[in-house]
Amino acid sequence: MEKRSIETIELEMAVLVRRLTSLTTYKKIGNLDRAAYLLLHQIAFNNGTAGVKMLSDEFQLDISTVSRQAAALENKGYIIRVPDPVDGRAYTLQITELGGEILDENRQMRQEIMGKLLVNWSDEEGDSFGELLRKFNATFLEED
Amino acid sequence: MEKRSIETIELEMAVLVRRLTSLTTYKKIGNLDRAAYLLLHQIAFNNGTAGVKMLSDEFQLDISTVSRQAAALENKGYIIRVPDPVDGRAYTLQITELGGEILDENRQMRQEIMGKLLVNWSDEEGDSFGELLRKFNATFLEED
DNA sequence: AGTATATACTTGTATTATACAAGTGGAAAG
DNA sequence: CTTTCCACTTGTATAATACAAGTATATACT
Repeated sequence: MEKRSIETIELEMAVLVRRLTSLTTYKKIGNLDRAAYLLLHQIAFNNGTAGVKMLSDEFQLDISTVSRQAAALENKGYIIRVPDPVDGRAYTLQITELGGEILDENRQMRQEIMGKLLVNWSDEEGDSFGELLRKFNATFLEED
Repeated sequence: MEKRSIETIELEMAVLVRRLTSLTTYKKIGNLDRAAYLLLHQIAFNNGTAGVKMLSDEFQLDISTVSRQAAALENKGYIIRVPDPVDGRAYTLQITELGGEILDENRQMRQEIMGKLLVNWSDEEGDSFGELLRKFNATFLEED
């Protein structure tokens, strides 16, 4: 990789976080803020097999942070905590029907926003950008 | 742009913010946290022509937020506030020599981190990713 | 000219997402 | 059967943010 590319990526990443943060953090989209959205997505993705510990590992967040976020989701009725039958300390988090609806609704809203931003992009650019983002995110995981 | 690309980008963006936030927000790199780094960069970039208002517009942050961040930078001696000669309410923010050194030092550290993450990427991927990020960030600005 | 409104900035206060530390109760290992 | 480890919760502190109120200057409108 050329130095120039690294310079560009480094700077644009810093800018991007700023933009995305102001887009999604202090203005929650629908019923879910960014953290709750991601957590709910991941709980749905893992489909009842993930507990607080596993999710905090996946997101590289402190377990206490995820514990609180999960409690918030449970309060709203979007997930339930199911005691692990073999390990009395652990729970698995399962998305409820309501949680699934909320997640879909939110995902759709976010996709609409993204779609509007990308309205003038070509198919090739969009495809390429998506794949590179996916690869970049995957790269983080390898590092830890 | 195809629906599938939008779906991918939407999800990967959410994940990316999580990753970058945990990388840069609660663990400041060197002497500067992410907000301070970006602000200092932008002050250097605008080279003594930007005030708090202009910067808060550029970052889509509340003016009070930028005011505090600028005050923090000033306290550390990284910038100085120069009264605008024609408008008694306004200041322009100028980077000091020390500020410039700190910025360079920080930028280099960040580039090293980014370089390590991207170590296995090809020149083409890196180039393409950088350009797409730049384009994406530019897209945000058009929208406002 | 004088008053009303708008603007650039600062400061006060509240919220939110996070980390770290301490506590609880169960699991695993010696 | 005791010690250590682990999953999770709860207490507390911090940082970045927004919103609201305040100050001083600038601009616009009689």
